[in-house]
Amino acid sequence: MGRPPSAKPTSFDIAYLAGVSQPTVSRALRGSKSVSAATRANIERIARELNYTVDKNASSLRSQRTHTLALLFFEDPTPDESMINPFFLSMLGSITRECALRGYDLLISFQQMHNDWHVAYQDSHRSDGIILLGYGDYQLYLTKLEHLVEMGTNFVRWGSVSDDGIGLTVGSDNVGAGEQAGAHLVEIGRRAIAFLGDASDHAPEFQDRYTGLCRAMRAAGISPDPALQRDAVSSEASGYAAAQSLLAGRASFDAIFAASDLIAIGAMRALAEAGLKLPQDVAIIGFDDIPAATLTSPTLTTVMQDMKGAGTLLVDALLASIDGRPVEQRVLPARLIKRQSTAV
Amino acid sequence: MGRPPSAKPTSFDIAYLAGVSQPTVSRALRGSKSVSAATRANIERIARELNYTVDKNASSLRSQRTHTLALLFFEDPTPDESMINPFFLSMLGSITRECALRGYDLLISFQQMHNDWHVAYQDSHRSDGIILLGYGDYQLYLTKLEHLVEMGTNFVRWGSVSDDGIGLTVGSDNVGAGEQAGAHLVEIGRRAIAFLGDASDHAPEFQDRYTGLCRAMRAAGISPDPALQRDAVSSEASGYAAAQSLLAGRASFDAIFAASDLIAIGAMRALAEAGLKLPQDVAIIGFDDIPAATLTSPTLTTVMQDMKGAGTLLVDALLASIDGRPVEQRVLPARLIKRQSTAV
DNA sequence: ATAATATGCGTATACGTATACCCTATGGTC
DNA sequence: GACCATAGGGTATACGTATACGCATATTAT
Repeated sequence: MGRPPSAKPTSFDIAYLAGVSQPTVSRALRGSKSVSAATRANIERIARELNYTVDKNASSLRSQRTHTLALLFFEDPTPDESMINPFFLSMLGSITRECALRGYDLLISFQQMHNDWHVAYQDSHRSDGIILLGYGDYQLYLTKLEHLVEMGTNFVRWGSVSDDGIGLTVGSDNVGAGEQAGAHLVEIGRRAIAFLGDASDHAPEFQDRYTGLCRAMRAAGISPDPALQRDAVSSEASGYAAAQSLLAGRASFDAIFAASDLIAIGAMRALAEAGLKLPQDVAIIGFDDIPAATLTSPTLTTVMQDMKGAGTLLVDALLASIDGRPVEQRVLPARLIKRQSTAV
Repeated sequence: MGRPPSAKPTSFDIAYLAGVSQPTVSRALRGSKSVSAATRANIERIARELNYTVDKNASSLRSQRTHTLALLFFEDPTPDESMINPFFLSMLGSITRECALRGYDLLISFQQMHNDWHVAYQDSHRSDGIILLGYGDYQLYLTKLEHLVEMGTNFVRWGSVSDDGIGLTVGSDNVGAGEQAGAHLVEIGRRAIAFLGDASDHAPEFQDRYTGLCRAMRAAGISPDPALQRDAVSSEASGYAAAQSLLAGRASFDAIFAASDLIAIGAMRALAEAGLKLPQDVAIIGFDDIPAATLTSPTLTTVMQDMKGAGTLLVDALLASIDGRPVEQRVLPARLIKRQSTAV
């Protein structure tokens, strides 16, 4: 049981000083109940004095648990590679916070993963599980998700809940949010409501928002006009183009519900350039409540998602899945933030 | 040399199939030149067929190199914990990209670290080095930096280059950028130029920008008026307050140079509420070129920093330091982006 | 031809921790 | 007082890789 203290302290050094064996040190520090209170206290004291920290690699190697999660972004490739959807960024904060709270480290990557990103983080024992974020081309990565399931990888993703049943999903109540937006527009007297955002199953979340809008319109006795829907991905440029296309169309409209704030902001620019007055001529609602939504003129009415709750729920669900605990799909409520763009 | 293939393949499995010893597999996959081309090719083929990946923990434990960097944020605590300075976020993209390119993983944390964050990532062998980002209270963490140096921890930080000589710093040419901004304001005929941003040594970057502004003014024969400087931290609220204080002061001004875009945006709101016309009554320049700078009205003239270069340089410098290669402090050029807020 | 190198690879072992298993002393049970 | 359970902690070993060393065989120098 010899061996004097050396450079970076190990559990052996502590054991030596405490007059016990190395395994006892390990047990004491990990809270095993087969160590007496006195011994534990002594070991903890020495550990503190030596500034001892458990070697993450050795610990992970032995226990096969890394206490690390990986966060992967799937985004449409943007011209500027360093651009990240502001919406996801605000989620980042709550995820890191939640991980820290649970004693987990967080690995992060924005890379457009090649074919075997699934291998990269789980098989090589870098992380215990994966969080997937992204608006990216949805169909394209479904097969990869299936692969993940097949390999027994633990993962959760943010998106449209219960869309395909692959793995675990956490998301906002997009349909409900769409209904709120639609109801508000109807309430302020709008009847020809356009929707900007992909309504196909390539973007389930956008589709859900459109579904909610339509539901609200029908509840008010309005029948949604398909001619007033335009595809758009979540970017200002795409919103600008979609709004121009709408303006060029024959169908008139007095309101727009955009599937994201970036789309809305692009659309507002197109409308302003066309000489339309907001919100008098066209009321507009966005989605996400990004910081810029308060800077536009008029300020943008939008749907705020519960970012803090999202981070918590994602990490929560993933850890449950890792620990083999049962876990239910959960949907987060969203809230309509009324600003000038719908104030008439 | 026995042992048949098992569940998750290890280097032993490959060795068994290739008819060589485990160390040879390790050597082959790591590119050692003491393995024949034929043997190497065979081993690589088998590894591919088995979907083999090196176990990160075992590898790190043995080699004492994690091939992982840690990114830590120091921010002023904000009411909303999940808010992150948009400026740093745009750097995040280029850092992750650079890490991936070099084969490094990236650990991330936004936590207001307690007293011993320095220990947390290096001593426990989670990462080979640390990248520090933040506008936070500068003096407050100087002692911690010294501690890092003392412990032999590898780290780089973003900030004002050559301010204190502690560790390695990468940053923009803040003085030069301040000069550009000042020169531009002088060029459009402004002479009473106010500065919003802490000019003390609590915020060396802001101080540098102020220094540059003063230098440009003096070059034009204008003597900077200390009464036109107001402290502000990088937030909209702080900028708003600073501008109000300025308006309440007796000294008149026809231009503002704000130390960050968030400050500028807050100031613009205060000016607009005071009934001033931008840029006719007051021209304004920000710093950072955050996305919102194009959304304000008028759109905001600002200084764009080289984010991509920043990420590359930070990672570059850190890796050099880790590898014991010599590394020089480097400064990145910044560029003035002229928009409506200075268009007269 | 013989000694000196180099090439290619096997043997042994270390990295630091966590856990299965075993042993000893104590206390309680009848 | 023999018997068994329990607490407390030691012994041995595994996790999967990387590297120091040694030992053949092949190559070159002399």
